[in-house]
Amino acid sequence: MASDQTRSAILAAAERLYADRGFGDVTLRDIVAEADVNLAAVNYHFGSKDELIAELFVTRSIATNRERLRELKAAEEQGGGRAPIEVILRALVGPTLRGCLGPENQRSTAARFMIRASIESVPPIRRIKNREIDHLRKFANAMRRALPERSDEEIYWGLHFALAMAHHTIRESERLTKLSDGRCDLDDVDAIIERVVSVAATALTAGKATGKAPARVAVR
Amino acid sequence: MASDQTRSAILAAAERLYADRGFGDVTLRDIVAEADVNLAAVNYHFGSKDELIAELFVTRSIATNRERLRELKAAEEQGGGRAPIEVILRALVGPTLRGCLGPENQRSTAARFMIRASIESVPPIRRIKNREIDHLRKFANAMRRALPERSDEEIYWGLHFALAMAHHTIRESERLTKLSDGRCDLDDVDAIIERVVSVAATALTAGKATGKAPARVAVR
DNA sequence: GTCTATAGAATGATAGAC
DNA sequence: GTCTATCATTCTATAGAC
Repeated sequence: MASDQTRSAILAAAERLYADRGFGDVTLRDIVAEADVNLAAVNYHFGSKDELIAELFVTRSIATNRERLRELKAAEEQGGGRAPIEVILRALVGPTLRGCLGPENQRSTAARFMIRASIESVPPIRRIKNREIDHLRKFANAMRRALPERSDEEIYWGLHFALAMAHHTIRESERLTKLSDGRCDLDDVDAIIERVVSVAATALTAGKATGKAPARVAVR
Repeated sequence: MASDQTRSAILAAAERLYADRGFGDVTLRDIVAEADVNLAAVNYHFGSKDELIAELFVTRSIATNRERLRELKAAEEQGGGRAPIEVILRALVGPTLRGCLGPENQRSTAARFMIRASIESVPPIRRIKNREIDHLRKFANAMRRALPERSDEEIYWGLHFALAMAHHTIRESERLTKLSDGRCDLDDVDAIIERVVSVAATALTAGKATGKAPARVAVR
């Protein structure tokens, strides 16, 4: 059907333009010109500009989340229902970081689109991210099984900080390169993943397992 | 002068509306209606919608950065040109977190505006953040003085991760509250600051001071 | 210098013909 | 399923009043 062709052409053109120029600077007219379809076709196939953006984002998100859960499940099965905390954290941040950073990926349209989505965070994308909580809860549960002596509060802060480092590295990779004058290698994705995993794991396991916040430093 | 009155009314109305409803949903017409001024007054005083947003953001940013530097300078003077790493990190993330989180601050217009700016990151705000590098470099230098045995690469990653945890906590405070079912207390700002400082300091000081990345965990 | 009234260009959305 | 024509709304720009 010509329908599918038009639909796909719109999706491909939109992803490319959004990746290159961001959501704010790309109009529906830019997209239909790039895809060589009629203006009204966008609203016919997607309903609105926001729903087009949402469709692009969910497609990529689902792929990442599927890979995350695949790695988590494999690790827990191998460990008889309990995986080391580092492996769980690696399953959490690895797929996201591999999907956005790296010398080849950086140039792929999909990767640049996801970086853009991470930076600009327009309403349709925020709405989808807000539905991610159930997905994250599975990782919190796995982390609880890995560190049964840790309080829930500590588990959630560890999960939160792991995501913080991963997403902020994606969002601010350019700034970090500039700030460090190239000393921080943003192309070595595996090293970045291990760095994030290592810091998050240390935060979760260091100190006494009292379930309380880390002791405050006396200096002031 | 009536000038200042109009200008101030626009700024106040804009900050309030942006804080409440975000940048995407508030039009210049909404702002001038709220401020009870003419539409063209916005362009007269600020040039464009983007410059109005930029002015609101720089005002708040300058205040935060000034406080950051004040704390950093005080700490280094007290330590004879060298401050403990925890105090430097506290000067880096403390003012930002105190300005956005906390039970009273959360309801202040300025705080809600800065949270909004952190979440939505529209072009005029991104442009200003990109000029922050020189400011951050001062903290990198102080960190180098505190940890002379650490490589530059480690210093920059530590700085980067500290900012990651602080900003992500501001951006995703609502999600963390939901995810943790209220177990993570987002109102206790001091505890959050110490938590971020503690994790970042541990990441910077743990392990051998070889200047290399932390050893990779063997499990896979 | 400060502000008002108004026009212009561009955008997302839609109704209705084919 | 596709397209033309058109709508309402948006930001921006300017001419001229005070």
